[in-house]
Amino acid sequence: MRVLCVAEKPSIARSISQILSGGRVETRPTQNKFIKNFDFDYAQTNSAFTVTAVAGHLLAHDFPDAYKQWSSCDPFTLFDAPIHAMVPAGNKSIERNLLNEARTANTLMIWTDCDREGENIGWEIISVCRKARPNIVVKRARFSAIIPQQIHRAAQHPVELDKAQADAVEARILLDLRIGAAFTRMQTLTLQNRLPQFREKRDVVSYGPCQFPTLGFVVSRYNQVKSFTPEDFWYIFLSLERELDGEMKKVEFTWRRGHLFEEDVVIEIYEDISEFPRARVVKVTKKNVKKWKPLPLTTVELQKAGSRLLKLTPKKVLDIAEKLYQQGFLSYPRTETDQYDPQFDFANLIGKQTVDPAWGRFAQGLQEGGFTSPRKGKNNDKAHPPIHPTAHAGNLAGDEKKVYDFITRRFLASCSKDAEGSETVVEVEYGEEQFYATGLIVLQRNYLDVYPYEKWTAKEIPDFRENEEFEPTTCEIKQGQTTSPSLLTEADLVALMNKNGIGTDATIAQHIQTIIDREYVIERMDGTTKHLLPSTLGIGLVEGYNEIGFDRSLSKPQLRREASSFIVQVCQGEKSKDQMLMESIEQYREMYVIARREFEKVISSVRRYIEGNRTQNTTGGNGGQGPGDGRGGNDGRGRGTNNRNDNNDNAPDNGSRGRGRGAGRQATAPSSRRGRPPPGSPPPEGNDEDHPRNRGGRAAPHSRTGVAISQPDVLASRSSSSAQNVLASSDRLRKCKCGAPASRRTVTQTCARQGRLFYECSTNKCGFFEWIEDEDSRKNDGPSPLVPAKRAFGAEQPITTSNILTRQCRCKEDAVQRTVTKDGINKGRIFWTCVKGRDEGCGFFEWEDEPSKPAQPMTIRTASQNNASSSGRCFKCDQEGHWASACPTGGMPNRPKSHGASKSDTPAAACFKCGKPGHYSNVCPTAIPLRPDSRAAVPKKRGGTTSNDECLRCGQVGHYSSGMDFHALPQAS
DNA sequence: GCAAGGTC
Repeated sequence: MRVLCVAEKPSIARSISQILSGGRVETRPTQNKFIKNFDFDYAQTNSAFTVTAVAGHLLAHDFPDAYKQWSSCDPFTLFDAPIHAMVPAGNKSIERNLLNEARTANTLMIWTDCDREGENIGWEIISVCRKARPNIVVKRARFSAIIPQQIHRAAQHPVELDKAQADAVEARILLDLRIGAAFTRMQTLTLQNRLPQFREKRDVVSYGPCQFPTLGFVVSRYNQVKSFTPEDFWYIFLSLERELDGEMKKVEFTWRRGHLFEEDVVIEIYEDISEFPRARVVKVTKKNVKKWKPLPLTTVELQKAGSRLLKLTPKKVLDIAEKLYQQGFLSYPRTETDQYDPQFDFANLIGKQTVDPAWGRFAQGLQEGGFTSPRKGKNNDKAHPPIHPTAHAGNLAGDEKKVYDFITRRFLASCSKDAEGSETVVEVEYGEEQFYATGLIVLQRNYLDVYPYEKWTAKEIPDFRENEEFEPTTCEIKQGQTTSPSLLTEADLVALMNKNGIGTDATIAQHIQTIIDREYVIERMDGTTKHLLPSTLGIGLVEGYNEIGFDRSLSKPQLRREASSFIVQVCQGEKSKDQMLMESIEQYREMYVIARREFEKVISSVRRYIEGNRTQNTTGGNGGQGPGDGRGGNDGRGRGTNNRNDNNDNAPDNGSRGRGRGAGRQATAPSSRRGRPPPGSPPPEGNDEDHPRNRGGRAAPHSRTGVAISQPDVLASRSSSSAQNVLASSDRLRKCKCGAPASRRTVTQTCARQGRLFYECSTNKCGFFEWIEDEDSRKNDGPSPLVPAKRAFGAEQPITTSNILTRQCRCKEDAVQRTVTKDGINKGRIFWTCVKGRDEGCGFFEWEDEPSKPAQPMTIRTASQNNASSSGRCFKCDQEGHWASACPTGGMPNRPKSHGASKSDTPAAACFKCGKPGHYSNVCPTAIPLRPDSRAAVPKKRGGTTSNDECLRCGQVGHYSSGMDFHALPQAS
């Protein structure tokens, strides 16, 4: 019997021939220079084997000539035009070889990769071979690594090809072609027709169902960076010098509250604890801790690690892994699987690594009892195992060695044990405030010995006894500032695309390259890190389509996710290929009609960005200086500059940066508040009696001058927002109802108002509140330092607040954005909801990637109605009319708040703050109230700060607007 | 001149 085996690629044909023949193989050339035929007898099945290959897909799909010319038809007709499948010219030699070999074969055995595309390529091979021998018997060899055990098993136990998977891929091919061609031609031709820049350059302005969501991610992050406003915060820092092993060691204690955004509150707390001379050790805990070994390696993790640890681009890493796979050193490198099969042969593979000079001894250790089964991830593509070394490679160099080393070390690490350590936590009470310090001793490094990409640093801490008291060496207020998110890196984008199902392991890197090639996105080096930012064309397109307002946005991942889920349905036989195609084409056809009808919006958006750029360039825009030149102004509260190079500890002249609240007070910056300057600090200057260092003891409890402000050890924002740290002179005169200068603050919550500035009473007495509208729009004026020029059209284009779309809920408030975190088809999808939360709000709910609905009157909901929303959709079943908690399919019980709750959905689970069951952490009676209640936590003896004020966001009394928890929806973050 | 997915 003669068996013709056809692999997906020449390298696999060679490898399986070597394995099955035991090296006794004859090689014949074909007309294709890459493809060889390998002949040998396979005694195990008493057959004559010929092994050959194709090179990926054998067939190409295209429209007939009447539709190929762009001017020959309306692009709309491409939704219905015939599509031919043919062997393209470049593959004719491969086709001829298959026809020749099939004529004399009894059996055709398909050896393509075991995934959907492999099944489809298999059918392409069958369709060609049957032309030469219609009744040839067809079998499918199933394998997931090029190792003898698997290859022999596949050859001796072939299965049937999965037609449903091949059909699903066929549907995807046809759909992508129709959508891509129709939208690309329409938008390219229209833009060329209407805008001279496109007529001159004649570049294709392509649309693709993966390209546009990828671009959407870049634009979205860019807008987040652009609209970010840094916010100052303050915290109390405590330290103690104590002897450890004969040396003085500085123990730094962290404030349990973390940091607070209300400076006044921190000062009051600081002054309160100033009344106490000593701190007390409340508890000393020692426990064994583990640092978990890494999960088995997937393609996406490999690409991310390659970018972050090895400094190789995702595409480069994948190219190298592919080459090493073809050489037999690695398993298949394109896999989503992060769990091993229970029968996986670890011993054999570990044994192959014992010869390596770098990690051979570690591998031996695994053989001699150190082996522990790898952790089990949550993903399994059922086609391939996690990426692992299949042979030892001793002669690699350069980037290939870097990639091979990483994969092998990762594999050995995953077969080792978690690292083990002993952690000490010293909890301290100082006044009514709590602090803690931690120490760590690493007991067993285990996997860390072979995995240098992770660190676990020991931190020694001197002995402390419970109930002992000590006088802190330092107690001071330090200041920091929230930092902007970064623009996307390639690794970030890979992760986002993977999470949202855009592209495959093999194509994600290519899609990124495409939007760069199309000049929708520009790469920019920031030091050694490469960031991606949208071009003016990229932003113009995305925002233009957003203005059209589709049911499902073209630049969001939802559409592609749906397509993927349709493909899975076809694979599982739940839907036929034709049915899936019909439904999907109809959906896109409707979108096309809307896009064509309203394309004027895209044109004006693109024109606005591109020509706005040019205008700025020719009218002498300041070339990206940004609005932040006025650094060093005064905010009216005497805080002084915001220069983070200042450092009190090192600055002998402390007078330039103090708070200066008291009239004529010189600012102070001692590190100790009780006349106990830290070693090396300069002698006190001046004669200020209120200076705490000069009062020979403690600071006056109610004085606001004896406060040390250390400049931040938290880095500043990279964005151009320093202008908002500077007050215009008129701002200094703004007074609240009680006559005091008003404080200027910034909304920091992630909501539609994020970044907006407002005034409020600086003493929190009169409840004064006012938005700073003019300032808000002013800060967005002027050219941006971030928007790059596209195609030399000009310099940069400002982003205005009008570009950041917001929606209003039925209370006529700006709605807030949330993201679905629950697993399911909507995971990761963004929605708008009422700022007041589910229980108190109007029930407003809209998906971000769907158009805003006409305003509906707000209805007052009773408590019994609180689980339903007329416009919202349930997260669980996606039906309207009820929330997930009341879902008839099995909703979750209500939770008081979403944040900080334990993972369990029932209050029977332990609170994570106090460890007791019966309540969630956000209502924990024992835990220290964190930010939402920070003002209320201040002793009320001074009467200024209780939580009797109205919340800025919902108008209710009893909590502050800063408490996101009061407004959050369950299951979202 | 168009897509996404294979591979060379």
